[in-house]
Amino acid sequence: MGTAADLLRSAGVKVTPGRQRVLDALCSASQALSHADVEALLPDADRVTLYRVLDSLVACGLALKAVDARGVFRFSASAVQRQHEGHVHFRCTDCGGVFCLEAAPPSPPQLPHGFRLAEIALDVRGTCANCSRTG
Amino acid sequence: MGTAADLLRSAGVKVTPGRQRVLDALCSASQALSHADVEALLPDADRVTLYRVLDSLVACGLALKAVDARGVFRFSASAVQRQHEGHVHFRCTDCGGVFCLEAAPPSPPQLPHGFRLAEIALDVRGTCANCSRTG
DNA sequence: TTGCAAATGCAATATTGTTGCAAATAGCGG
DNA sequence: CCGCTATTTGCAACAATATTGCATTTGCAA
Repeated sequence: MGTAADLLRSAGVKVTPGRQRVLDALCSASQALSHADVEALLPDADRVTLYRVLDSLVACGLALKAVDARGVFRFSASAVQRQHEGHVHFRCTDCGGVFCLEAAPPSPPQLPHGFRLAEIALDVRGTCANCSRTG
Repeated sequence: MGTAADLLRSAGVKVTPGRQRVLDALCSASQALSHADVEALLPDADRVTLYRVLDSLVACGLALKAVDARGVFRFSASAVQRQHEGHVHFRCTDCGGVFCLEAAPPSPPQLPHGFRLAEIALDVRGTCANCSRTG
């Protein structure tokens, strides 16, 4: 099943309480979390340990690391992020959240000779409803 | 004409030596410059003044502020940036090169209520002609 | 030329992220 | 179950990037 411990085991890293709690937080979050967000959710954890736990989750492929509009790193669970693969999505430049849009996937454009297409993504950026209101 | 002083005047801000030099640097740069980059180009300028000059150029619309992958702010002259506006880009996953495609820019999809659109980009990934041959 | 709002320079401070090192611990072999 | 070892954790110090406060200077318009 998909408990945090199982995910960690199958990713080949040691199962520690810190990693389980952080991964749980990322998985149940509705948007990418900054280090400060995680720290607020897990007040007992050490600052530096959190940075290292987050980086270790990225290193083993369980989390993704991105940068938000303020230049702050944000982390999201890869499993959650993968739900949006192939969708047309809206990326909030403020909070880093990703939202699926009800839109037809883009059709591949004409490529110059010799170019090989691997992936095509329509990337729509802006501020989501929540950030527009509070920003 | 398009001197830095003229651009500043028509943007409605005071023409100061610092702003002229920074705007010149941004206009002649081939990529977006970080604060540290600008500081290296203008070693006599005060660190804090540079931050404020850069922000003032953004505020009056002459420069754009973005964040790079390391979470560092980068600034570019708006005029330069506009050259690539609306292009469709092909990103080679092998060599990292970016190529402009001759394709119609995508049309914006319907957004949920409250969402604000800032930018829309069709991101096409694959291998370029050169890397396809040698790969 | 003069006055004033805006810009500058400097010092201090905030925020975010990293490094070094000793103590604790997960996972493994016995 | 027991101990060994590499990994992880906690703490302190540090580093990089960005912001704030305030006194002084300067652009520019009347």
